[in-house]
Amino acid sequence: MSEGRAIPEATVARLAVYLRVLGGLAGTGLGTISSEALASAAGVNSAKLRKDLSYLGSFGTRGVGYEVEVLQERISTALGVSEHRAVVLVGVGNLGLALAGYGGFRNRGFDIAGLFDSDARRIGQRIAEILVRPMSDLPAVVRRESVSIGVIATPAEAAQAVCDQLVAAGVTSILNFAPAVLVVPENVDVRKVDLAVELQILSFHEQRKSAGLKVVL
Amino acid sequence: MSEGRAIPEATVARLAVYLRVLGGLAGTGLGTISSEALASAAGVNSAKLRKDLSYLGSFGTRGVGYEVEVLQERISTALGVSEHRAVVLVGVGNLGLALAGYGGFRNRGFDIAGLFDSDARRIGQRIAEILVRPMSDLPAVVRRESVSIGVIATPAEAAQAVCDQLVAAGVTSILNFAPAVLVVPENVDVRKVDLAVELQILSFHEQRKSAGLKVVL
DNA sequence: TAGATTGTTAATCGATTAACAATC
DNA sequence: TAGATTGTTAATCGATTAACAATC
Repeated sequence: MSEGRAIPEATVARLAVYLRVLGGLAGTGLGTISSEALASAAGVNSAKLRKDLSYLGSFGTRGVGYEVEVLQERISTALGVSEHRAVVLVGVGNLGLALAGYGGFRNRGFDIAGLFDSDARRIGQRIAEILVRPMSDLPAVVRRESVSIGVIATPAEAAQAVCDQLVAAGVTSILNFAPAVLVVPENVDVRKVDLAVELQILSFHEQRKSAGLKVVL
Repeated sequence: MSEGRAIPEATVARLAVYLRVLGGLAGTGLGTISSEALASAAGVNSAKLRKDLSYLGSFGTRGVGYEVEVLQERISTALGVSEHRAVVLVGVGNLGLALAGYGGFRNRGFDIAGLFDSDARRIGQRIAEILVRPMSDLPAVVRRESVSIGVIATPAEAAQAVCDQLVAAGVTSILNFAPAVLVVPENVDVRKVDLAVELQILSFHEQRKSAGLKVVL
C-alpha cells in the first residue's frame, strides 16, 4: 500500500513554487543549482528547501548542488504535473474568466474540460477556446473526461447548489472561490480560497506593526 | 509596548471565517451560540474555536455560550474590521475586475482608494464606481488616502515593476496575485496568492487517495 | 587534499486537540 | 441541584531550523 513517505501539505505548496522558479531559470543555461541559490530565489531558507526535497529522495551531489533538469523532473513527477488532469469550472463571471485564462493551470497539468454557467447568454460562448456549457451537460462531461476536480467561481448564493451538482456528477475534490461555506459528503474534499482573508491577514499584521505589538508570523 | 498576547496567523484567518458565519446567522434571531454550534458551522472542531476565541479574552458564559453580538463585536475589533483601511489595486484585467467587484473586501473594512492600470483604454473608466487611474497618479493617491496596502493583479511580466512603484509610493504591505516572485525591501510585507497552488495541492491529495497512499492533512 | 554542499539528525517552536475543572 | 458549556491546561503532533557528518 504505502510507498514513499507522506509529503506534508506545506511542502507540496513549496514544491510547486520551486518548480516555477526553476522554470524561470530555463534558458539561463544553468546546469546545476545549490539549495542556497534556489532557496533564496524562492524566498525560503536553504534548510527548509533541502528538507522539502528530501521527501522526494536524495538526488543532489554534495559539494555541487542539484542538476536543474533532474530537479524539475523529480518535482514534476511527485506533484503529478506530468499527467494531465481534467477539471471543470463553474461560473463564468470576472473571476471565472480570470481563472479560465490563467496560464498557471495549464502549466501545472490542469486541463479545463468544460466551462459551465447558468446564464443563457454565456452558453455557447468560447473563452480561451473552451466552450461554455449549460449545467445540464455537467454529468456527461464529468463522466466522459473522468473529471474528479471542480472549481466553483459563482456568486455565494449559487455555490451550494452548484456544489451539490458537482458531487452528484461524481466530482470528489472541490476548489471553492465563492464566499460561502459548503456542505459536502464525507468523501469529498473541499478547499476554500478566500481572496479577502489574505487581505485581512495582511492588514492585521500591518496594524500590529504600527501599534508596536509583537507579531507572530 | 506589548498589550494582549500575539494572535497566531492561523487563528487570524479563522477569526475572519467565524465572523462571516456569524454574519450569515444575522436575522435568525439567535441571541446566543455555543462553541460547538459555531464550530460546526465554520467547519472546525470546538476545542480549536474556543482556543481561538481565548486569544481575544474570555467573554462567553459557561453553560450557555456566546452572545452573538458580543462575539461579532470582539472579533471585528480584534481584526480591525471596524476601521476603514484604504487599499490600491493595480491591474484591471479579469482578475482585477473580479477583485474590485468582490464584496468581501468592503465587508471586511477595505475601501479601494484607487484602481490603476497602464492601458490607456482602461483609464477613465469606472468599475464598481471607482475610477481607473494612470500609474502616474499612484504616489498622490497613496499619500492623500494614507494607503499602506497594495494589491497586484497584473500579468507576471509587469508585477515587479508595479511592486517597485508601490513601494516607492510608500505602500508597506502587498498582496500579490500575479504568478511571479517579488523582490522587496526588508520593511515591506509581501503575501502571495497563487490560484494554481491551491488546485495543485487539491490534486496532489486526490492522486494520493486514489493510489491508496497515506495522506497528510 | 581543501572547499563546498548535500542529506539527516535532533532541538525547537508553534499549532492542534482532548480532557476537565470552573462555573453559569 | 443537574446539565451544559466555557476557558485553560497539558499532551500530542507536525513543521521549522540549526548544525554537522557524509561525501562530492
